[in-house]
Amino acid sequence: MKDVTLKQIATQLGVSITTVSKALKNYPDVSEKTKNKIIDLADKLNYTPNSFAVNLRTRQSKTIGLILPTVDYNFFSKVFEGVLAEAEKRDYLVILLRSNEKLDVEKKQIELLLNKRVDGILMSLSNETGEFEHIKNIINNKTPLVLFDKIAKLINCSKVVINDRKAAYNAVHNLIKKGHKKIAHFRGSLMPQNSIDRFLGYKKALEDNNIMYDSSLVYLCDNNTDFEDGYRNAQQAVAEHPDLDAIFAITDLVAIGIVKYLNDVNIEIPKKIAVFGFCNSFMSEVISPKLTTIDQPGYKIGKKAASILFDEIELKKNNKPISFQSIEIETSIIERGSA
Amino acid sequence: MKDVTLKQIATQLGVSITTVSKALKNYPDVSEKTKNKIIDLADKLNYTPNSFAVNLRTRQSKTIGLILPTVDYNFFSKVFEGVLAEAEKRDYLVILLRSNEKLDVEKKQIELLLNKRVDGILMSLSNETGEFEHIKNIINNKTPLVLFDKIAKLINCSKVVINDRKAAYNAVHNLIKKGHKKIAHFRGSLMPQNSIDRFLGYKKALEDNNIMYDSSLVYLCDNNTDFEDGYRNAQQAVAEHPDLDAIFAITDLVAIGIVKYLNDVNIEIPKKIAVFGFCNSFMSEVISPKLTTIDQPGYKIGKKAASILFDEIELKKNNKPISFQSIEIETSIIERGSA
DNA sequence: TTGTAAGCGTTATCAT
DNA sequence: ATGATAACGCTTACAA
Repeated sequence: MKDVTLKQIATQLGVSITTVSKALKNYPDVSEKTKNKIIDLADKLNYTPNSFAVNLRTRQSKTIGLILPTVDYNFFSKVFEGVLAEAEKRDYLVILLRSNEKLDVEKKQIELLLNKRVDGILMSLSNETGEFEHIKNIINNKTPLVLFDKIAKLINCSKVVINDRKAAYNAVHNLIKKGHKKIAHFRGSLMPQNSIDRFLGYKKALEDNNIMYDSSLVYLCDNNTDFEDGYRNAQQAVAEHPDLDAIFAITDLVAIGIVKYLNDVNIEIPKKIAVFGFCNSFMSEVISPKLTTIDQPGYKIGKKAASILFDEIELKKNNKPISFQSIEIETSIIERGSA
Repeated sequence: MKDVTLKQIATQLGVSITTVSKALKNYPDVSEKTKNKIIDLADKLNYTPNSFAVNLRTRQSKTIGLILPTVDYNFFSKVFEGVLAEAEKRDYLVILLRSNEKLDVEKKQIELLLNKRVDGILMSLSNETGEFEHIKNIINNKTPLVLFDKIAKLINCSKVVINDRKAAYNAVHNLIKKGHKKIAHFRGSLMPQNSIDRFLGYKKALEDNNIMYDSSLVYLCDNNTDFEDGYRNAQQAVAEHPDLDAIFAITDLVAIGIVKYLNDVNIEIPKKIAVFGFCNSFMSEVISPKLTTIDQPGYKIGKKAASILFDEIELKKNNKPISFQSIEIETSIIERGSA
């Protein structure tokens, strides 16, 4: 009653395994009659190809790996949904792993995925990732790789990102246009390119508007506890800069921590201090005041990254050359109550 | 430079494939000398077993499937983390799928997973799932299955749940103790057992405290848009029942929608209306007032479910009989500002 | 149109 | 201690 094989169908029907295989895969060189006979029996026996054997034979697993730094918050969930949407179209399965922002976890997971011989890997780097040997392993292994969101420019592969610098620039510019002058930036960890770029965008917007950059207005959020980082730093920033009138946060979660603190001590948002987030996560609609933020379209990013990956997998399969793409997904400002 | 096989190592060293295989797997019947020789070369060539071949031979994929109804919110992310924790211990990989609360998606995904020949399946039912043929397929297939959170009692397999009825009872009892008398329940979809159980817990708590059950105080949230469901129903409930003094919500997200609405129309929480959530998601700490809720330990649930699944996989492998377990994970009341 | 046979890379049984 | 050989279930070039 279990594990029907081509062989069983073949012997039961008195034909060869080859014929069964061909019939089931709709090869042209099988007569209608035998083909139907075979298909009928296969249906009846509930035949499904043994994917292990198919994998071995075709050297494909029809599976990709997705390594996310974290899976809790809105953005990466959306990315995952986007990836899934593309994967489903192609009957691909997705193995999901989370590095927890740790370099050594990331290394181990790449190894696991490579040993599993997934057809391709999609990943966003951990905050700790400052060396790239393990990533180059993927490339040496000839496994297609697409990096997204937290990438490293040094790695030679396709990438899907937003223009973090421009988005941050726009956010801060928007703040300045509204009359804010003393604008703090709660930045992310030092490694990831997007954290750096957002910082640079902040700085550039100040410069372009003749506001002197003041490094004491930059606070670091790198405990992977975004919400608390925001809360704690807001406390400190308010104490250190009584005339602070706006904060541009690296991410919504940090911004929400800020909002929480300001609410707790009854500092009016945005009247006294404006708060600008980054991500447009679900939660930004839920808090009071609602968060003004940058929309970072996770679903789109995941979808695009996956689509590129599948294209590369296809090219590789056909021994065609692959030329890497670097895609920039558009972001936009979502104006709500907090700024 | 790629895809080193046992054969290559064997010919290069002038030994048989068998010996290489044995040496690499630390069989006792290989001399130290040859063993070392083989291990050294394997290391040097960076040999990794071809998992496709291993799968085919051992009939194991070292992979499990996890089907979640949705992946956005806190609870299921936590479940996933718990599953991952157990999987890592055993060098298992996890294929993650989300049914999106749709029965037909769920069916298709089970098929995919079964065709992929995963070693086991972990799942939480979609809200639409009221028939179980597709689930029974898993069992007929002899693939170990553990259901968690949204389960169906009719399915004969191991289960990991919380006592939804008791938890809901405690929540409502807590509300009554605090003097609330007109308590609405914003319930979930009709299918899932946990939705039913929470409703029953609510009803029972009323009865035990001599409060007449009033079906007009029960509102349905089944649009899979929990937050908006909460908001909209709160609006309606307040309009229909001016003397409403508490709401027990099926889930935090619904509760947050309620809080949002009450804040918007300046109804004091919990003074005028108390709000009780369910889940203890991250967000319940973020809103104002903070949410009083039931802690539903997702990480623990995922971990336990996975651990049972791996045990069953092991038993099956050794042809030992499996006896199904039904585990109840403890919940607790988290008192915060909203009730 | 159908079938034979080789091969994918392992593991496991049985000889030597 | 080592190796020959079959088997896992499929795909595919080649023959008939």
